[in-house]
Amino acid sequence: MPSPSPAPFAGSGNLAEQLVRLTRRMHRAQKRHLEQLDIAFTPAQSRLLRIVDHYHGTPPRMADLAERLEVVPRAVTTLVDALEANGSVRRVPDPANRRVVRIELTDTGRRALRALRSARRAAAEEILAPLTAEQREVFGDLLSALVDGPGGHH
Amino acid sequence: MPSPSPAPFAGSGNLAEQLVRLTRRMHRAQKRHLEQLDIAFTPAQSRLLRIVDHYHGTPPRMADLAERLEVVPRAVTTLVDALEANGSVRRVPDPANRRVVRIELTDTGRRALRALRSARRAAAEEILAPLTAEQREVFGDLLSALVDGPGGHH
DNA sequence: TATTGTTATACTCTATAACTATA
DNA sequence: TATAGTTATAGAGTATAACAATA
Repeated sequence: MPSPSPAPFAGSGNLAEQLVRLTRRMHRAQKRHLEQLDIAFTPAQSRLLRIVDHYHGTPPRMADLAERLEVVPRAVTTLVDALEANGSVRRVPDPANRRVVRIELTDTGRRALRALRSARRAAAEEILAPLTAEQREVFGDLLSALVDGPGGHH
Repeated sequence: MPSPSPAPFAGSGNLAEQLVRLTRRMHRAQKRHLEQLDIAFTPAQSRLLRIVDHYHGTPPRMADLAERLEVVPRAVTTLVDALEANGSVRRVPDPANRRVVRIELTDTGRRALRALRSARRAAAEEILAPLTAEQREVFGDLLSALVDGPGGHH
């Protein structure tokens, strides 16, 4: 057993705490930058919009979005309602299966995505400020390994 | 410029997304482990309890807890209400300044903390499973640098 | 009968604003 | 007047359960 384990607060005892704090700061920073651009999307709406944008092939179904967001289908309805109300996306019935609804980006949505991206980048820059370029790269790689790792695909 | 930067999704464009997903997974894992121990604390209640436990000197005031949690004072009232209702914590008026309320841990609260710690550790173990021991250490160090860095003390 | 998305409902977390009781 | 905590209210995010339409 080589583990010295010195600090009482060290190790993973903190993981949840640190993740919560970082996530909240990131959201606050994004909100601040979005306000400067005079647009208002909530973090969950931003995530959904981005997923729609990066989706390959035919536009995603509600169920696809639920899976990508890692939320229950009901949660997607609320988000799409709001995004459809402000004109960022469009619900398109699938002729091949009349139960499914596909979510398409509108031109308005595409414009919003550009603003969202710039706010996201500015916020990330703030959050990552304490790290050097090499540290950021390492951090990003580890984060990706965690997110895409076991448990990442349900 | 040696950076190949191949993937369109690489870099920090993802930071918020990854943090949100990791945080949610961590919370779900903690909830699962807590249920096995037949106790139910919400993530925010757990955080508060832990802060009270690790507080140095006299027990923290509500305002101290708000600062540590990085939330507005109003949010602390709700959390302390719930923790006081289940007997984990006690509101103690400060005789030196009758406006301030200090929050003390009860024996029940100390028992709960032990269960919370074990659930937290088990959850962290799950989340960090994709990483080697060395990677976990690096990740923890970078996370700490970010959380304790600029902006970390308001 | 199984699947897709919805309506109805509820809970957690947190914010802003106004108020109370101190100091 | 300034400070500490509260009551009142609201909105974001998400869950469970029951249901309608369709397959």
